[in-house]
Amino acid sequence: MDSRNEIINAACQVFAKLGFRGCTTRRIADAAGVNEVTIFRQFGSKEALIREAMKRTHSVELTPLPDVPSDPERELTSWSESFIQHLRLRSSIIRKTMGEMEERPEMCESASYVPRHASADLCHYLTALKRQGMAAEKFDPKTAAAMLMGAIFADAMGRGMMPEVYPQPEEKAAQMYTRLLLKALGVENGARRTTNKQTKRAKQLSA
Amino acid sequence: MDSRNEIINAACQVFAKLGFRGCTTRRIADAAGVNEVTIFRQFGSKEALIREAMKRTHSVELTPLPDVPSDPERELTSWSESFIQHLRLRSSIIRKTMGEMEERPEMCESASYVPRHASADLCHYLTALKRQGMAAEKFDPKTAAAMLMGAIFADAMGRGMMPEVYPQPEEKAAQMYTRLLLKALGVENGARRTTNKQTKRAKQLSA
DNA sequence: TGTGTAAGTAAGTGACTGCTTGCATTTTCG
DNA sequence: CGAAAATGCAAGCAGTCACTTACTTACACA
Repeated sequence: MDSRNEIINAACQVFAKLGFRGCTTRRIADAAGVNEVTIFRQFGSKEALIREAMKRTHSVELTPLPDVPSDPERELTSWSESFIQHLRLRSSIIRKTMGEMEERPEMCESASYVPRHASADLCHYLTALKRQGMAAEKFDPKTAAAMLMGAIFADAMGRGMMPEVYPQPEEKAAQMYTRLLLKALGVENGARRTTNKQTKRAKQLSA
Repeated sequence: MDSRNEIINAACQVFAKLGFRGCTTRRIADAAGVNEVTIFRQFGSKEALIREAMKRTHSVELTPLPDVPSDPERELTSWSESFIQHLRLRSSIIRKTMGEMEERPEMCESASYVPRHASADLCHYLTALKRQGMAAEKFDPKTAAAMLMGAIFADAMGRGMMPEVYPQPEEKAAQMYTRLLLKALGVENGARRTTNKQTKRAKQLSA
């Protein structure tokens, strides 16, 4: 059963480089150090193999956001960082999968698992922020979530192609997007300015 | 010379559906209502045809932003709307092109023409906003530009796959992202609150 | 020692790929 | 009209694709 794993890993690598049409069973077999027939004996068809390989790469758990926000900047920044890291590690596969959306919608189904849940988690957190009075500005949680996730997604997908378009340094990007979003929501920087009106009101409400 | 145009248009359509590997010369010929040999007589090779087709689809001029901002919300919103519309019309082709980045970097070169210039224009505009004192908050123009463009890009690419993740209605999305960004920058909504401190200072500085 | 299972090897299937050739037909234009 | 250019048509080329078949080898366990 070791060859099965080797094959799946190889399939992921070759798919990330060449997409569905490009990852031929011969190339996968070579990359796995395995005979081509073994692939068909183990998985039946190329499609079944790729389906299994995609299931594996896309089933990941994200850093959770707390149900009750306490330090929004810290909590959101670390969430953003784990999200951008997740996307960067898989940027090749994600680009390929998105490119083959129309042709192979089932594959997209599994690929959209992570962003769907990330969006729901983030929306939930932002709504809690609002409810607790920690945000001075009115805002639509879904729009705010889409904005942060969109910025992170575009950075992870596009920086390799156009590095001059994205903020420097790369490792701080998630933090910078997060801070900008918090400003838009009117969320104070917890650590520093604690004498502010909104923050006082927030503390009253959350207490 | 009419067939040349038909072929290029057909190539764009087939490429948008199936990517480089999937858009065979036979399929393109069928879509163009033309004999396959005509393609080779006109363009020499499939690669040359696709190169020409990509050149055509990606050479577009964007709605310009004024050099001197006067009504940021109006100006930025209409820019965002034209940008998101541009991306939506080409979302299939863009997804395919991005998926084939590693394999065909020259194609990405031409595809990145529009976003590169959009980013430069937007940065320039945001810097002018700042210089004129129209923004109450400190911010990095490149981060802000990447955030707005990223949100718009992700919306244009992903809404078809996960509509529930993005704000409703679709036609207002660009406006909503733009407003959220302006809040982050501390840019007042010109039409309404004009009695505010920052706005007064902004007017003094810009005068 | 014998048996079952997973793997390798070699060959081949029909369908499709980009691209070419030779020749007949249509269109264009002086 | 008549020559030249552009197109269509039919066939074929060598290569690749996913997948199959028939047979051999290697190892596990009883």
